[in-house]
Amino acid sequence: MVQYVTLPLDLAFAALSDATRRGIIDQLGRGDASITSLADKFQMTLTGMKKHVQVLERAGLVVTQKVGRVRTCKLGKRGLKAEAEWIEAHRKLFEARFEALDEIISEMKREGSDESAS
Amino acid sequence: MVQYVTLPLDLAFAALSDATRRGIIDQLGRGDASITSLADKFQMTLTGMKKHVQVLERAGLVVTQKVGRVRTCKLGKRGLKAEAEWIEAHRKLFEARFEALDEIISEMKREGSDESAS
DNA sequence: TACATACTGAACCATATAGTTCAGTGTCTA
DNA sequence: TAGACACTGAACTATATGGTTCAGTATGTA
Repeated sequence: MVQYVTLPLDLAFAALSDATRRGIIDQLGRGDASITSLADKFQMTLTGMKKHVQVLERAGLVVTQKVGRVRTCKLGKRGLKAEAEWIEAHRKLFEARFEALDEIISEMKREGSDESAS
Repeated sequence: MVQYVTLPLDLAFAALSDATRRGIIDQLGRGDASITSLADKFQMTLTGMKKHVQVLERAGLVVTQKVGRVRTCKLGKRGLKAEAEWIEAHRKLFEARFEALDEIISEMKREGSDESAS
């Protein structure tokens, strides 16, 4: 039995799993932006954009600050360090597995045998 | 207007957003495994585990092969390259933003001003 | 003061996730 | 051949996501 409970990674990866949100990060990398300007750029209602920003904020990837009537969004200081580390560590696992040559053999065997992928 | 449509990244990040699934990848890094053995290790029904494996499979992170009555799961050849690249590229964006010193200033200003994070 | 702007919140919708149970089907093995 | 084993699929539950509309509230501006 193994127990995995890594909430911060959950939130960050979930935030990154949406193309619009990845686009928002992209955009904020080119400069801070208001909710309205983001909503325009991604052709979405204000409310819809606000939700995306909230998801990014919960994940710590974006921070926002309201001045007057404008809420400005910027990239969070948290960054993507933890995610990069997880990915890099596991990328090694993947590669290690493929250096085992039985992999290549079973790969060849798999061509034209069964496969009943639901 | 910006259009982002990156399905493979969507699927992979979504697959990685669940701690159990990250655990499965972890586990498969230590050796191939059947659905049953994974279900045991993560204290979950067979059906539940099958669903997780399907999510990983759709994302290309895991491949499975049924031999006799046993379906064996292993890490997919696809790996985490695309995800690593996205993360690394954007990590730079985050860091670049923080080298701008107005960042530090506004960071200081933010302490004890508004904040109405819904 | 009146109007426009920028956001906020509630409510709703369709679909997906994460999990379950239960009832199979197909494959070993004694 | 009879059981047991490993998976599969359908159905159901509760909750989350990604989006909308509509009705506010607060702020800036003419």
